[in-house]
Amino acid sequence: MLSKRAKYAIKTILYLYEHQSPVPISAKTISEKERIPYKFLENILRELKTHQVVRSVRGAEGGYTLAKDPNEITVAHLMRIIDGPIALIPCVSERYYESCGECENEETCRIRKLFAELRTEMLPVLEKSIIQLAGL
Amino acid sequence: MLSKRAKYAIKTILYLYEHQSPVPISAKTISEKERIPYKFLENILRELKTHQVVRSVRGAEGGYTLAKDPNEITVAHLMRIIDGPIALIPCVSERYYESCGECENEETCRIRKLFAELRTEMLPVLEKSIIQLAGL
DNA sequence: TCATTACCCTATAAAAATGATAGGGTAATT
DNA sequence: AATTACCCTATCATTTTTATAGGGTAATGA
Repeated sequence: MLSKRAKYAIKTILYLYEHQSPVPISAKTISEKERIPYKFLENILRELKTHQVVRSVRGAEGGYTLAKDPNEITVAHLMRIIDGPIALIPCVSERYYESCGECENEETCRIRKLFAELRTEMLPVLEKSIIQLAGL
Repeated sequence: MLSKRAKYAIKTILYLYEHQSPVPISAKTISEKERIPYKFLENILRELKTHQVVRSVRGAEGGYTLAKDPNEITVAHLMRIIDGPIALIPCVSERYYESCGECENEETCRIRKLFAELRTEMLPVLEKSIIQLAGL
């Protein structure tokens, strides 16, 4: 399941993309418009900033803007930052690999093969950029 | 993420499929061979029995057998029984639909569209039967 | 400068989900 | 009748999820 955090992150980035302007957008505005608990959102925004998805400007009239070309911000990227692996079992994750510690031979594990295939099918869908998402 | 319960269920069904015989297989045997905590397995087997995936025979020499044609037992089926929806957000689930209670219009929600598409891509992979899984 | 607005950071906590464990009851076979 | 195995309910420890609280820091505009 997609966590609420990740969903909020996607909504936030979508909001920033669709309200681009020279003036940054405040967390308060996003919180109200997207109905995301303010303090929770702050936390998500910090994580997005750490991963250089957004940029922040302090002070009155401060707020957030996208930190990179929206073509380069994908849903998969956001999910990985917030929730971790896309794959449904850790032993087929590229970036968050962990052994499941159960099967004797990972190379021949059939459950692993199935979920590797699943991941392969999932990725192209989730690698849509925020622009593509906005266009749906 | 796939729960351990669901993974155990898949392993159990795979084991039953690959050790088919007139004699049923005991929970104890499955527990030992697949290294699944016995009482946890009992619980999973009960759920599988309720959903008529396995059949049980009581008494000494009792145990479990598949309750239906292995062609008809799919991984998706097992996941739905044990974990619930395949979809990553409940509002695009066919069998476990729930409103997310957030978006104003489900028909136009773009996050929903994306995850509906994701589900569409995931299903064919997960609808492989236990026979196909065994053949991987 | 000072009040305001907004970002930054740490800690805490309620609620739900996950992964079991315990203990005894019931049924069927040898 | 003893054994073996399935059936059922309750409990529980851990982790994850979803926040909330409270205060600190920085920058803008009047």
